[in-house]
Amino acid sequence: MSDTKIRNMEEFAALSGLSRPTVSKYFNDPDSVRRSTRDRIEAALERYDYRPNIYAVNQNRRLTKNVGIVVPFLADPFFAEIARTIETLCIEAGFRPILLSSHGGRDLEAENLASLKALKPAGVLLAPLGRASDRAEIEKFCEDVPTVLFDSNISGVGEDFIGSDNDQSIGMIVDYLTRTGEAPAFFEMAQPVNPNANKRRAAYLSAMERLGLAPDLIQVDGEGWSFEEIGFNGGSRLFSSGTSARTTYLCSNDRLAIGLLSSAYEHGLKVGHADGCDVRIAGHDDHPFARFTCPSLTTVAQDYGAIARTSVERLVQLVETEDRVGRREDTLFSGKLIMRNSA
Amino acid sequence: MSDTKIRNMEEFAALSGLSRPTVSKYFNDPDSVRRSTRDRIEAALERYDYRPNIYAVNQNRRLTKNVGIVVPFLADPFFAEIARTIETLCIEAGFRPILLSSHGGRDLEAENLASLKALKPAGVLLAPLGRASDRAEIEKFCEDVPTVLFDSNISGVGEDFIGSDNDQSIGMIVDYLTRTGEAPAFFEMAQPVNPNANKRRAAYLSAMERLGLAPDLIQVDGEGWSFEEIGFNGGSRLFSSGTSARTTYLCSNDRLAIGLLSSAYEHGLKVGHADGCDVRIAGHDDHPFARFTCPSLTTVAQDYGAIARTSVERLVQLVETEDRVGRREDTLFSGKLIMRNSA
DNA sequence: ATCAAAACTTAACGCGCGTAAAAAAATGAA
DNA sequence: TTCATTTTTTTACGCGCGTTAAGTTTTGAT
Repeated sequence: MSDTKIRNMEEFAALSGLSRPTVSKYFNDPDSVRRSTRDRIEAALERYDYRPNIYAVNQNRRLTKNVGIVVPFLADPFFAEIARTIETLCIEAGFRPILLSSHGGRDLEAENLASLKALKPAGVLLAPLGRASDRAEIEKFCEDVPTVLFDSNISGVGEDFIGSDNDQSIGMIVDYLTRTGEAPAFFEMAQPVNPNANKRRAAYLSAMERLGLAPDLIQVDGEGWSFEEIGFNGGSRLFSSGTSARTTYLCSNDRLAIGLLSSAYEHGLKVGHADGCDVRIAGHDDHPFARFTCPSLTTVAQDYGAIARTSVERLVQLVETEDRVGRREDTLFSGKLIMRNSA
Repeated sequence: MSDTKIRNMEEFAALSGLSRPTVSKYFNDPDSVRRSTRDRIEAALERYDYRPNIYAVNQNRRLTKNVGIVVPFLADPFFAEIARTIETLCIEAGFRPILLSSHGGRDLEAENLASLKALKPAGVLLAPLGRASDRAEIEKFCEDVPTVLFDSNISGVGEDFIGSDNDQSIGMIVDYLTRTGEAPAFFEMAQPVNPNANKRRAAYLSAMERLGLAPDLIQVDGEGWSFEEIGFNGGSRLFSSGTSARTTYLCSNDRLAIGLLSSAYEHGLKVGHADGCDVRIAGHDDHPFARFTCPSLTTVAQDYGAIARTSVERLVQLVETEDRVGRREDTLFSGKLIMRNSA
């Protein structure tokens, strides 16, 4: 590697013994030049480290190779994991992912979209905040930028939605819990931030109705994204009031379940499906750490991989065909029951 | 908000009734124009939604307002949390943070640095992979871009390093454990990915020596960043062999401890400092979920806030003074003992 | 009203690259 | 070797903005 500093494509082209337009052509599509030419350029690339100035490159392009990925809360391992998968898939598809987290805040979500727009991305994968989102703002954004929503749906917004089939997954785990013991109470936040929570509550209610059982909603207070803490506090109030006759809790998500487990532990309740246990606790999502709770958490696995893959596929399709008239389509993946020890 | 589409600064300037250079001046520093001028521009900004084309803006600048943040593994809640804090601080300092994760991979770390360089960032905050890092690559990068290392040190690389004082924190928790029960064995990965792990082992050894106790290293197998799983598997081997006379485990980090806790639970061992408990388990880091393990995890809290704040401060200082001759300085923050129920 | 300082306008160049058109060169099949 | 085809070169413009220099207007203290 020579340490000659190269200022621009002109210089690099000269060092490769080619003209600038040819080199420019190469960078836009390496296969668009003759094999021998390509080899010469790539040989030069090994000797001198040169990259086209992205700012100059993107200045004229109507669209770039950037793809925005916006998640509501990156410190949530669920989103960290799915973002990681999506990032990798985007790179494989030849795009440059730009990962942004809204950190649970409405303003930051809007700001993220605004700064993304300034980057002229080819498309955006957006997991919106949900209830806290500025719907009008997002709607306007989606008019300008091809956007695929994932995880959390906002009806009518974006080109497509990819997520989990909460009806199926909640129905399934309610069935499982009911067949193996007492019917579950549904443990959730009173004012959930995420539309999935509402879907799951509805799914719980209809599952219970289908089974001819009386639903039992436990709605705990709490704001924000500290779900473990909210679950813990809710559990504490629940368990210390003493007189709860319930034995089975289905939590709206794993993080609440982790908090509830922790609270049960502190109250000396033995959690599990085995004989001699006091309560059963189940979650939803198959959070990365759900395997390692005490006891390990029975839950429903969302199909991270399929959601990520399909979201990226849809977006790539959208970008490549530039066809934005297609009807909006919801794709929902089924969850898988993960039977562990907590229920 | 009018919906006239504005193509460039020329148009926007015309609509504001000003000349382009004045408007340009405003965007570089709103205070550099007369108050009345500023008001006119800001009034126009409210009516027409215009942002200078970032690509054109950055094309000529030698440096941009971008700041890179590179973490080794974003799906680790520790890094997610610290990245979140740093991001916010960067925005407050007037920079545009660009968050990248190396996803545990050497090649991706190098690629992240390379694409950052192409963005001509004002500076970079880098938490390197550690053992897996390509030292030469990082060194070269740091020559070109002002870089502050955090969390994980590579001696001599970067302008500064900000992290935790492992000697202090490990010394403290060894003291605590020794005073309240049996001296701890040190539970770690045989080939840790992170240089902190080596520092912590050394700190453990010297603490034990200081106390006149025989050290006891438990080094479990495992590759990669699935620490919970590695801790779990290591624990399983440990506990099922049956004959361990140890009662106290100090884990190299909380994620290993979470795995070990889980394994202890499955082996029917009661964990805690109370009477009747079989083993004590302590961690290090105060992982966001350490409060919610069963039992809650006794650990050492790293000063996330101070590390994030100081890292950003240093970088801003570096960027603003453009003074890159200063001697490299290590800043280490003390940990705080968090006494919970596991030890 | 006067006048120097401050702020603005006008005009123009440059940044690094995409891209288009016309001319020149290389290629490969007959 | 010939000639049509493909590829490359040459030349030149444009993108949106930073920036500079010279000229003009505004400002606010006197």
